[in-house]
Amino acid sequence: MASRDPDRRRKIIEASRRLFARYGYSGASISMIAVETGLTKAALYHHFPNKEAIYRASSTTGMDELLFEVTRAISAAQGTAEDRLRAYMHASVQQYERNQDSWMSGSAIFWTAASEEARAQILEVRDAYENLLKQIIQDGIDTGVFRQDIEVKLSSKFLLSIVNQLPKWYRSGGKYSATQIIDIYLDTYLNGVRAQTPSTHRPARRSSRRIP
Amino acid sequence: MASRDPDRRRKIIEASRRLFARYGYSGASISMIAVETGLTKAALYHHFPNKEAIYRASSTTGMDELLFEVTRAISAAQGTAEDRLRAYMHASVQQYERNQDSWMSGSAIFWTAASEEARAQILEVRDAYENLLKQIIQDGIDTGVFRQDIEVKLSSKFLLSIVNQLPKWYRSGGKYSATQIIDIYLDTYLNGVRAQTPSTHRPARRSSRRIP
DNA sequence: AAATTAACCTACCGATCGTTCGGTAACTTC
DNA sequence: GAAGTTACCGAACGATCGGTAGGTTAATTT
Repeated sequence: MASRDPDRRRKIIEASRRLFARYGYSGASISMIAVETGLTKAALYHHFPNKEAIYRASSTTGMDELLFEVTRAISAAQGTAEDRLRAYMHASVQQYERNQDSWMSGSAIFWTAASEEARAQILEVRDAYENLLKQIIQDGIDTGVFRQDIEVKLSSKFLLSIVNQLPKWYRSGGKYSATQIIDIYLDTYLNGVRAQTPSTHRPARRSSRRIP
Repeated sequence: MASRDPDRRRKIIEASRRLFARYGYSGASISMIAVETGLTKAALYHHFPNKEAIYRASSTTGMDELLFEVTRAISAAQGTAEDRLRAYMHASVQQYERNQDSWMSGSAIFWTAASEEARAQILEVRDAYENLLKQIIQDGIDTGVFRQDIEVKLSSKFLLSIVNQLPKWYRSGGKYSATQIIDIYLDTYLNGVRAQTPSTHRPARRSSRRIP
């Protein structure tokens, strides 16, 4: 077999990832991907069976990289749950910064583009990514680093919301780096913003609500 | 003039809002909107000059309603900045629940769809919506309800991130309503989740970071 | 009653969509 | 060096895209 394939495949994936992120699934056409890669439309169909396969490949590749980097980061950070939580958040946002165009996770593209099986394939990696976070939070509760009454699911959604929205408004060159902002947000999550009063512990201001 | 217009216009806007939210700007075609409204394609062009005008109308209408409802809510809530902050968040999420399909604010659609002037038009309302939140936060700082060292811009982005991401994962019928979840998140923002220790006030765990 | 006009329709336009086909040059294997 | 495979290309496919031309209907205005 005469295979110089892997180069081309990766090139197509990177180009399409940029275009899908920028123009959406329907908005990014095969022709655009062809121009971006310097190939013809027909050549793309030598490497992928159809448009959705290109999307699926580019999408899963991004998620795979994210999962890999985050796993590596929290493994390296031995310490309290808080340390691993910070490592998780840092790795996530840095993976985004490294690959700014391809930040599609949780995006609207996903729901409009993919077939049932494609969605399942992507969601599997996404769930693994989210479960890592849930485990950290659960561990934080068990070890007494976090409050006993927080809910793991809500807390994970809370933190992922912040990470997922960051690329939508953050632009480099400002006062803080993306990592610094994530640090600030993490401290907000951990400490809150209410003005401190002399009393040691404060109840929620309203009737019967719980803290996640 | 024989004008039975307003009904039709609103019907088109509502249908297109649903379709744009679901399939994106390129993914939702004029034909789809025609079928959804029960009209023909040509009839749509009697009410709007082109596709982008339909998008612009449906997009701004949603933002206008949101801005109106939130303004009304925080005006009604006389009290501390915290009370008005809660009113802001409640009104936002309830506006979303009332009109689930059309939650496009901050969505990727926006960046791919609109022309320069359309973007400006939408961003104007969006900025007004965001500025309401910033004013509440600033007021909270000034009145001593919130910490002195938080940053208004980062805090507003923080809270909006949570509101904007909620419709992407929240499904009704679960343990909590959307409003309850927002309450929980707001308490998290205000109080933090770190386990309480005897000491009255705690420094950030790492070197020199600020709390937003 | 005549004139006007909003509110549609059918039919069609050129352009582009995703996809396929037949062919070809280059490289690898035998 | 014949056979096979990989990696492409130019050209075309039917379908659909956003948009338009021109006519019809029904209500309103004069």
